[in-house]
Amino acid sequence: MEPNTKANFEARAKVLKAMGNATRLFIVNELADGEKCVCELQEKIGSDMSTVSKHLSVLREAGILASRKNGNQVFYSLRCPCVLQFFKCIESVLRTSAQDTIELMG
Amino acid sequence: MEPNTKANFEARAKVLKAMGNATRLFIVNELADGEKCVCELQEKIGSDMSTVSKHLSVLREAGILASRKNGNQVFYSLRCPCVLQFFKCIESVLRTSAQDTIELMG
DNA sequence: GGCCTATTTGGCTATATTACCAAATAGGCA
DNA sequence: TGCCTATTTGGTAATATAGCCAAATAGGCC
Repeated sequence: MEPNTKANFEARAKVLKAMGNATRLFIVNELADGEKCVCELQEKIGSDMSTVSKHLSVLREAGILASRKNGNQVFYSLRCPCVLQFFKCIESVLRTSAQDTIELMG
Repeated sequence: MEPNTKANFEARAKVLKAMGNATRLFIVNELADGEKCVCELQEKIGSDMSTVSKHLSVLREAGILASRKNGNQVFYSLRCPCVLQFFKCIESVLRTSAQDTIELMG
């Protein structure tokens, strides 16, 4: 693979990699209907606040989230809501896998 | 996060995680116009054949690729071409990031 | 300033990932 | 059978990730 091509795919992969984690994908899904602050997300996720904060950093670094400070709270939101469309395709990948498994058994 | 919810997001994250690697994303892109055998992909990627084979396993395990044996060759193909639509959204994430960087400088 | 709350950062450990090499497996053919 | 090619599997080392705790930072308010 050419260095240039490799760099291009690495940049693109970074976005998918950021979403390729259960907690981070949950966060993306939570932000579907608007921004939320770290403490709201932390409460739903149930991990340490520092863990949630680090996940949010990964998503922001990947360009998926934007952050906005208000008082001593930080609100995160989706920067490109098109990422929500990924869910539909992922469902069909999972569904197809499940279907194949059933056919193997039958 | 409830155990059930967590398991659901883990299953979905697995698909994205599989694509969240430059080499594997390259493979997905290469298969956009039809199946290819391992050696064809290996030649374009340039890594060890065993490395390519393992990447293909990851993609197949995630449900993204199907494999078909023909003689002593194995052909891989996209099982749900909808994953190709991810690229467009990723472009817009990257474009938005780049735009923000420019605005910060200006 | 001092205190409280929200968030981030640093340090650490356990686990996972990626790459290569070497060896094993499987198919085709003499 | 033996050999060649294509692919997978096992082993190993370097690096990356995810979680927690403790400490640092930053804003609001007395």
